[in-house]
This record gives sequence, C-alpha cells and structure tokens, in this order.
Amino acid sequence: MVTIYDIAARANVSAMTVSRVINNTGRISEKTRAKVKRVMEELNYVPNQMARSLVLQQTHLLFLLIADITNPFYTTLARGAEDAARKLGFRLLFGNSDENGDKEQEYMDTLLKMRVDGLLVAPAGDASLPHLETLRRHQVPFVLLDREVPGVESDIVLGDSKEGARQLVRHLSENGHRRIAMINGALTVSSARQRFEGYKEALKLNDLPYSEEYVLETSFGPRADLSEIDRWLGRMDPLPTAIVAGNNVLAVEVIRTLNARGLRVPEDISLVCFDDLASYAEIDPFVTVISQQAYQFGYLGMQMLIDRIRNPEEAGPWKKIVLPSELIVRRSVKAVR
Amino acid sequence: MVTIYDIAARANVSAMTVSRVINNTGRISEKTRAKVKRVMEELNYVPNQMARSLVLQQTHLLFLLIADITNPFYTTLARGAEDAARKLGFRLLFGNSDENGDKEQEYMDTLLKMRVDGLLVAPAGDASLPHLETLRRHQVPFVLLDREVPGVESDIVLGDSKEGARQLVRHLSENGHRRIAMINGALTVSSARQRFEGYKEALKLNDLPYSEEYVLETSFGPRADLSEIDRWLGRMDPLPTAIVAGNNVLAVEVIRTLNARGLRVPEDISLVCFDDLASYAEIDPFVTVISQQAYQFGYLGMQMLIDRIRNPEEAGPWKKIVLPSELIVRRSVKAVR
DNA sequence: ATGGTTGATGTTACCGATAACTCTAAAGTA
DNA sequence: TACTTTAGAGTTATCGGTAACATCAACCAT
Repeated sequence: MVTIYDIAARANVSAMTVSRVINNTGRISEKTRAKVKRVMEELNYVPNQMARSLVLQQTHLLFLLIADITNPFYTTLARGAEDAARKLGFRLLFGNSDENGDKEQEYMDTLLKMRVDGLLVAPAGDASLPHLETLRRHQVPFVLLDREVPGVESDIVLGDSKEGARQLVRHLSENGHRRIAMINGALTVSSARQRFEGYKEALKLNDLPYSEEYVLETSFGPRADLSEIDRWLGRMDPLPTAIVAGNNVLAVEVIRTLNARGLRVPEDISLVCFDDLASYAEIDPFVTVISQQAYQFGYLGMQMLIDRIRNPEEAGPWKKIVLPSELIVRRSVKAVR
Repeated sequence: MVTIYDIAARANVSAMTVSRVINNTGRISEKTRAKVKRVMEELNYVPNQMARSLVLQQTHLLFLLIADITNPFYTTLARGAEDAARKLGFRLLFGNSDENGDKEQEYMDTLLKMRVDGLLVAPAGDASLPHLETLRRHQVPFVLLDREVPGVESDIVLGDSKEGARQLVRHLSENGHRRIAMINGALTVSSARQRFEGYKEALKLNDLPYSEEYVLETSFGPRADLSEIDRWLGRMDPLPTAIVAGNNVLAVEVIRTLNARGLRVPEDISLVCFDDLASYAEIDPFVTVISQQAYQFGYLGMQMLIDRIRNPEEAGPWKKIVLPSELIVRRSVKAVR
C-alpha cells in the first residue's frame, strides 16, 4: 500500500510536504506541488482515511439507519437524506435494522467503533433507548426519524400519526362503516402507538364501538408467512366491514390474506392504511391512504443533523418537525348501508 | 474519548493488558481480566476501530453499492447480501449510486480511503471500468452483481437477460403480436444490451419486423418527468400492439404515460417487463414479467466475496453465476388477431 | 552590517490501537 | 541447588497520517 512516505521519498520532499499538497494547506511552491502531484498519480496514491481520521478525530462520514430497506417509505426517505447530504458536502452510508433491535444494536456498535460524525435513525422501537443513550454518552449527534423513543431527547422528524389515524377512521365512518378493525405494528413503536391512540379516539368521537378482538398487534416489517394475519381474520366474528392498516406493508399482507380467503377489497371489506405504496401502485391507484412526505423526512432530518455537526457549540433546544399527513382517497373503501 | 490508556491507568495495568482482554489473546489471569472488564464498563469504553484497522490493515467491513435504492429488485438483493454477510460473521454497509457514474465514483473514493475489505457492486454502467480497475489495482476484492463491465474480469452474478428477452418476445408473438416495441435502459449497461440483443434475435426468430422507431433507449433509473417517454409514444406510427420494458421502473413509467394518453394496458396495448414489481404488486398480480431471483443475486454474490476474502491465496479462476429467469404470465398481455 | 520578515520546507510528537519482544517471579526438573 | 520453563505481565516500535514548532535562505528596512 502506497503511503505519503513513499510519495515523499520519490519526490525528494518530506512527508509533511506531501500532506500539505493533499490538503491544500500551508505554503508550497508551484514546482514542488506539481512534482508531488505527479508522483501521487504515478503511484496511484489513495490517502488512508483511518490514519487521517485517527489524528483529526473526525471521519466526515454520516450514516442513515433505516428500519426496513424493502419498504418504499424508507427508501424514499433515504433518497431525501442522500440528496441533502450531498448538497451539504457530506458522504452518507446506509444500514438496515430490519425492524430488529439486535441488528440495530450491531449497527450501533459498528458505527460507534467507526466514530461516524453523525447518525440519522429510524429506531426499531422503544427498546432502542439504550442504544441512543450510548450515542448520546459518546457525543455522537443523531436525529430520529419517523419514530420517537420515550426517554430520548433529540432532534426529530415525525409524521402526525394520531391525526392521520383520526382522518382514516372518520373517512370510514363517513362511508357508513361501524365495525372497523385495526392491524398494527408493535406498540413498542411510537408510530404504532400514536396510530392506535388516534384510532381509539376517533372511534369514540364517531360513536363507534371498540373491541379488542378487532385489533391485531404484530410487527411493521414483512412477515415470512401470513398465518398470524389469517388466524386473526378467522377469529373476528362478525368480520369488520373495514380495516385500518398501520402501514403499507401490513396493508398489502392483509389484502393478500383476504384474497386467499376469497374476500375482495373493497367489495367484501374496505381497507385503508398509512404510507403510500410503492410507486408501482401508481399504475393502479387503488388503496386509500394517509400519505407521508417520505422524502422530506430524510431531507429535513439530514439538514438538522448537519446543522448540529457544524455548530456544536450553539446547542439550541431540540427541534421537532411534525410533517402533516394527507388523506388520499382512492378505491379501497366502499360506502355501506 | 476513553482509550485503552485510560482503562489501563484506572486498572493499574499496561495498555497491552487491556488490549489482550479486549481481543481475548495472550494469557491473562482471571483476576486481572475481571478488573479490566469492570473498568471498561465503568468508563463506557468503545474500541477505536480506526486505530485498530490502521495497525491490523483490515477493517472487517464489507460494502454493497446498488444502482437504485428505490428499486425493489435491488432492495431485495440487498436483503440477500445482508443475510449472507451476517451468517458469515461480517458487517455490511450500503451505498446507492442512483444509476449515476459520478456518484458511484464518489462512493468508490470513500470506500478506497476507508479501506473496506471487500465490495459488492451493481455497476452504473460500462463507464464503471476505471473505478473497478482502481479497486483491482488496490487489491480490494469485489464481486459484480447484475451487470458486467467489458474489460473487467471478476466474480459475478448475472441474470440470463438475453434468454429472458427472447421469452418475452416469444410470449408476445404467441399471442399474435407483430408490432413489438422496446423501451430500455442505456446500452452502456450490459443488462440493457443483452436484453436488446435478445429482443432483436427473437424478432428475427419469430419472423417479426424490427424498426428503430420502435426502440427507445433511456435510463433504467426513475425519471423526474415522463415527457421523453410520452414523446416516444407520440412518435410511433402506427403504435405497437405490445411493449417490452427493460426493467420494472420503465414498465411502471410506460403504463403511467399510456394511461395519461388515455390508453389502457392490456386493452389498448400489451406490456411485459423484466424484474418483478414490488411486493405491493402482489395485491394485484398484473404485469407479465421475467422474474429474477433478486435475493439470490445478493446472497450468492456475498458468499463469493467472503470466500475470496477468506482464501486470498487460492485465487482460483473467476466464477460466473448465471441465474435463470422465469416468465410469469399475468394479465398485461392481450391476445390479438 | 544587523536584525526582522517571510516563504518554503523539515522535525518531532501524537492520534489509539497491536505485534513482537522482553522481563520477572514462581514452578518444575535433573 | 542450579538451571529451565512458563504464566502473566510490561516495553517499544509501528500503522499512516497531521499539528505545532523549528529551520533556513532570501529579502527588506534602518
């Protein structure tokens, strides 16, 4: 591996002079600079970032940890974060916790050891608390995305989940539905909790009955098999006339399970959900959803993160951005009665 | 930042002893080991990976660079790579080149500087040649995924694009189509070339006419606006009765553009494509596709990569895995005549 | 002629870890 | 008893850079 010492020897200068050429610091005569640059090209020199980071005490690396890389909500968010990072002159790498606290933990370890300069996290759930406390203890700036973690104070970008849930239920109610079920992510995830709260509130507000039997708490991530959902559908008696899905993944899985049972949406049962489906759904805008501005989650979060990194002394109060959610009515709800 | 020296001082041992405890090397008395561990916990010690990598000359980091993070083909591939890496005890980070050679270049720079141990790449195109040559020159093991790059010899996982294209055209031909158009990614991408070749071959084989007007070469990645596709549709006269799309993204964009023009699939025009749509398409299996085993691309590629890293001396011949593609007939093709 | 600048470059120490070698007291052996 | 072995440490050099200070010749002003 070629080092600055190799360059220095070949160019008959000291290592420090090479370092100065690389970083454009200090004063160097044009002649020396040219000579050093020529030698660097000849030897295909690539600076060793680890050695550099070690002495500089910063890596200039940012990291985005998302909860489900196959979910278009998060990949769109990732594109937003990436664009913001590029625009502000930072490099961004990604990780995927797969809605799994242990995998998240592994990433956190790696990133802490790598001494990344900052971190954007869509936490796997409330159990992320210790990981985030560790980050804080080690003074790694981070911004939470999409999910809060009780006990953690930080910059954060959230969607208005509770209001979204209210809107969905109101929409169903306005279409005459009275037996409204909900399938949701784990309640250890703040967005799932908020959506559940909004669902219950809206039921009350609209004078609709609430029944535990009509609620399934599972995970936001994709399931290996759909039997849990199928059993839930089998348990409900009578079947609800409409289902609220806590996110896009659940919506798709419910529809597939319903179809397997010979039930069709919206003819036999109506369905609404959070988060838009993939762009692929654009070819047939079908499911009525609460759409979130995924790209903005990433973009704004990254701006906040870099702001903290660039002005660490300011230490203003934590910022919380709540992005509005929008009800997009399509064809997955049938009016009843 | 806490270092092994801080630990050493507090525990009344030398730094080396701390290092031995961390790495479980050498001989340490149980008493000393316990004391050091206690102090490490007290001080929340996290090893500095950069310092370690600097002396060990390896980072134990692998990297996957995909071409489009919003494309479910690549995110599924990413899950495969991730699972394989975990199973074999490696950490994996991701990057997204966005089908853009310059962004790819930036990632390559970063990764080279970071001295990652190995790299899985879905290259942005033939222009990736210099980046890959640089990797080779610096002896960074890499495996190509999904796309070849002329001039680069390496382990690689490919789909059988040519055969896939033949199957799609044959299927259309069997359904009576004679005017078959193709929208494709840039021909600087090997998979686009292969698919184009297969398309032309199959036209000949099935005695169908080939016309340049019926072919649009654009990019695989999502477009900011669809006007280019719209103009292409406007140019073709008479309109084809069927379109082959070079990938899933193009298929969706074509369908949207057709719809905007008041044309419907498959009633007015048939459409087939490569790569399955997102799982979200499962709720309405609609587009007839050549499906590729995206997960396997990642899984097998990662296995090959780690194999190279673990046994660098073996240096067997480059391995090339060609995964079969499968025609899945759904409802986007109408029989004509 | 003398001292002060200034531009260009070199020297040394250090970032935080580990490899390779050294040291020392206690145990083992002839 | 004297010598060897060994367990359990410690010392020193090094990985590839950069900060801070040192050096030195050329130029300038008085």
